[in-house]
Amino acid sequence: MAKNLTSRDTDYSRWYNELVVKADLAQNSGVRGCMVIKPYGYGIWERVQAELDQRFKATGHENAYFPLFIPKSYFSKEASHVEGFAKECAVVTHYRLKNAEDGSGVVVDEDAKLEEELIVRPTSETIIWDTYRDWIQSYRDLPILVNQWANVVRWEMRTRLFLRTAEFLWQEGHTAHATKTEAIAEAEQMLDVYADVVENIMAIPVLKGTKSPNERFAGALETYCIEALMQDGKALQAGTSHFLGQNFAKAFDVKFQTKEGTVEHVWATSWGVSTRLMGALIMTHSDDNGLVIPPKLAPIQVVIVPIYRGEEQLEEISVVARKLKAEMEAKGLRVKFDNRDTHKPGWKFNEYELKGVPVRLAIGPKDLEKGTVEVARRDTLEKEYLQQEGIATKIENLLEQIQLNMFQKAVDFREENSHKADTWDEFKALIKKKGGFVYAHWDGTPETEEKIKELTKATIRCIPLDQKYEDGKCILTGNPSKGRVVFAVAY
RNA sequence: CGGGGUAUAGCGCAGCCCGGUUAGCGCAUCUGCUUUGGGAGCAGAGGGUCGCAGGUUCGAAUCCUGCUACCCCGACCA
Repeated sequence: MAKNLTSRDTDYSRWYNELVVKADLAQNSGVRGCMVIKPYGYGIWERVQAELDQRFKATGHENAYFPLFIPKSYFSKEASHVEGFAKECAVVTHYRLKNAEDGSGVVVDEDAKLEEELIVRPTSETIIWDTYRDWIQSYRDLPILVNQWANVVRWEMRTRLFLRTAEFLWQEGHTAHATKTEAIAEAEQMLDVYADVVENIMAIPVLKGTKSPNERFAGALETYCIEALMQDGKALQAGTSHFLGQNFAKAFDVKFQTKEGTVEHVWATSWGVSTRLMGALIMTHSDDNGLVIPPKLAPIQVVIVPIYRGEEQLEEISVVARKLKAEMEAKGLRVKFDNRDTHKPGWKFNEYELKGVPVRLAIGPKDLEKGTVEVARRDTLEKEYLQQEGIATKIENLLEQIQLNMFQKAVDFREENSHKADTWDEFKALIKKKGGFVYAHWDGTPETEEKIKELTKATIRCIPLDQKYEDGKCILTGNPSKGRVVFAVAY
């Protein structure tokens, strides 16, 4: 059978994996660590893309595309950057195959060895900065505000659908500026763009903050991040924006002449979010019946299921269904009328619940008589009968309510699972028993952070941007601290 | 890369220990009839190089050797 999902209480991890597959979002492929994103899952990703892309454009960015392959030598130029990715790179060494002499199949032609190996991009800073050198001579060429939608490859040891795959889809913005101030403002602006989409479209509340040096992006001077809390008490990094200083400009010799005639290195940022957001979506909202998608994100916002006996009755119901569909579509709602005769209503109810469609309308013979329609909302699973008259406006309002309710529910969950710890014992107990975000004092040293990670698996998720000054003592060493940082066990 | 496991129909599994006709079961699929307000019922049907390569044997899914792939637990990580 296996028609029902494993419950979250039984095995959260298993629930997640089953949900991804059964809701038709993605599946494992024949390629190690790489997933197939199915049309329904890709449809949700496309909506995330559209919301982000629109905001990128609105803040003055343009899309471009850079190569998938990067010559190995490029990675030698920025030491700390290569150190961050060296252990997880796929390397292309040959360019030709041939038939094996013993007929056993296709083998690599050893004669076709590349002079210089190519790295499948784990991120594109190096190739982009090598290109920017050609684009930038004068202060008049700045700023450069470019984004690319692409796939990248990081050869992870252990993978999970959406959360960590060897190949994943993302966008990476790479900007070049004349001043440090401007670059920092850019990095902060893009963090706000991410927070806007994640909170207001995906209904996932996030903490904005900066990373501790240990968790900082390889090659960055400052890493800004948004951190979300999942239902199982673990944190998920939902997006990052980096202030890169002049590191890449220096490594790739990107200079410009200022108005005053001096020559200076440019200032850089990079920022990205990935298909990992799909994982955040699932683990923030979904329940034991399946996915729950916030209305602003849902590819299908309203599904209409007819309940009928015989073709004649289906025809009568279809007339009403099409009319209601047209009324809702006129208001810009995304509506599907599922008149397939191959599945029964009960089957469809379960199907759309599993797929997280926010609102379901059912129309049957009783509704024809009374001029009503059964309205079921996915977030609360509540059902009620409403008059068909003026349904479009009612549903439009309901969708807004669902959007707000889902966000509020997630905020409440996060608040319930955010705690302060003032002693080491308290800290250990919180991390171990409840998980969630733990606000605690830290002496600011990488060594202490490392030690805490060893002892509890918890890491500093971020130093909140709205951190309040508060004298305290480091949870582990007792050394002085002037504010609390956020700890959690992370995905 | 260390530890553990698995590989048999589209999916999930049994059979293997103790070799023996035609390799089974559930779900899914197809056909027919009855059904349709929460994953329908009955009857029938199709679907397999038992991961790959060797070996032992009269005979191998089953025993032996080698290989490959995948999964889980660690270390690593958006």
